[in-house]
Amino acid sequence: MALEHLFQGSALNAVDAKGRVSVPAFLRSVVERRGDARTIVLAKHEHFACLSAYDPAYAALKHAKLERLLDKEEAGNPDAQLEYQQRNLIAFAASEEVPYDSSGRIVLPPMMRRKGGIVDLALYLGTGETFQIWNPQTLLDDPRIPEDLKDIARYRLEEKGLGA
Amino acid sequence: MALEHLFQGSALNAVDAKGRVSVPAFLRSVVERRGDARTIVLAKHEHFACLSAYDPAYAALKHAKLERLLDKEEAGNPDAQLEYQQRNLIAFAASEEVPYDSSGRIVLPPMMRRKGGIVDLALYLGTGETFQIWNPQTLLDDPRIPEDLKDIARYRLEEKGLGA
DNA sequence: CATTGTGGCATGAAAACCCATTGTATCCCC
DNA sequence: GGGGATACAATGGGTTTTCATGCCACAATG
Repeated sequence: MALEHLFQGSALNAVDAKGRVSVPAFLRSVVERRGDARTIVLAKHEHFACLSAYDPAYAALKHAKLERLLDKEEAGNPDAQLEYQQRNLIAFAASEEVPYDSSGRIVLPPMMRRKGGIVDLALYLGTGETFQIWNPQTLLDDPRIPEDLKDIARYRLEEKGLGA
Repeated sequence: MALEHLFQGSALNAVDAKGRVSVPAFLRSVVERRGDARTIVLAKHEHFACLSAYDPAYAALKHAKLERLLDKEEAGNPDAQLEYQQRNLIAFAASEEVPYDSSGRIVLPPMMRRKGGIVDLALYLGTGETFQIWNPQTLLDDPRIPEDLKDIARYRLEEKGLGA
């Protein structure tokens, strides 16, 4: 695995009336260093009520990873094949690749916008190999999220004069 | 693990009105020998009221470590996946990568400045794989800090004519 | 012809960059 | 060993560039 460039840091950006958002420059730079695409892949996060995002190069890696998992489990588990198909469907059918324009903006596809519960604010969180996009309020309401992280969300809101 | 070059030593530098601080040259040289980046990663320290800092290469190591932990625990523990997500968020979302300029200065991101309680003085302490950045007064006030270490802080303060 | 989605431009704020100055430690030569 | 010169480190200020975002114009669609 071992990707050289990792996504890290956080930012809060506005979603405009048309559903457009700027992807923070420090995340874009990682995307572009990992491959030469100016595109990101969006998917519903497996565990959280947010979106998972990454670059096309990582999508390929993820596919390889799933295949390896299949090989490993196939022997012992008769349902392995089915599980693999399901995971693969989730990973690829339920994801969308969106380009960002010259000023770094993407259009959030309506389906993704709904799946991620994203309304007018997009909280970006780097997680190493990928990054996440949250409705900040959803993050604050999730009991599984560590308090330290919620502090970051609160700080980013304050910073924009949206202290609640 | 075993990084060849270790962070060691201490220094006290001033934070200017723009929030800029020089990273001591002896720490920068370790960063540059570990990788070819001229950036450091800042995060709130897990246990102390200070900042933890390291180079991007160390961040990558940290990530690999978390992944291996996941692979090992995945079988037995159903919460392993969630814990992995949480740790990853803390490790990457709650950190910021900042470049230093040709004269070796970084700008402390406002959020980090607040989390580390850093006002106008930054006390650097090498701790081997990483180093720490303290508000010197905060260190002197922390009862968990050994007296020998506080002596170093006091010495650095005196040195700058800030004996208190 | 109205409406909706896209792409390009303009603006204000913030961050990165460059240059200059000071202080301090080091080296060399006398 | 002393004194001066030199190199490097730390800091201060000013200027340019980049970023996020609002706005408008055009194209595609129904």
